[in-house]
Amino acid sequence: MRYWLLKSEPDAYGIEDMARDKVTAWSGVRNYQARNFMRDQMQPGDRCFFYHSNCAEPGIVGIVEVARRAYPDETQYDRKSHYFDAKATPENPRWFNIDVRLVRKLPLVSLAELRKHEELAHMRVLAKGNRLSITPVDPAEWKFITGRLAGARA
DNA sequence: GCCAACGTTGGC
DNA sequence: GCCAACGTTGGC
Repeated sequence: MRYWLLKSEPDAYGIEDMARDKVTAWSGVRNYQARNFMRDQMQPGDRCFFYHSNCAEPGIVGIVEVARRAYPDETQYDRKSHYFDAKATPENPRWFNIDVRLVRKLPLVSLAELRKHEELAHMRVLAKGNRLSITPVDPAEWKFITGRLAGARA
């Protein structure tokens, strides 16, 4: 079992949407590295931090788990979708998504907080210029954040 | 709104 | 295969 971090813009789909839906398709990912993580590595039961990006208070706001292994992303075939891809066909899908299920919401662990800790210095999501929306998280980093940071404030 | 960093595209 | 141009991401 592995650990990951999933970014989402709260204006598009935030932790409150996740809390309402309980399970959702993590569709619309249009980056090959992120796709490959989903398609080749992410397994049911893997745990992921739910991270709010591109917003006033970027940071970790919850935990979700992989509920279904990767399958072709339906939005790639939908001409009306923002995520439509003319080069994708059902015979030759280009994009894949997993499903995720809410485990729990967390009190915000902000980006600024994450950056304070030497133990997290090598987190992929903190690397300069990082834009990848799905990144692996080391077990030690996961343990540090869930044990020492999450829930540390009221 | 700014802008650095990145990924993709397409001409050559 | 190179690389400039372009569009996007995302913190600030």
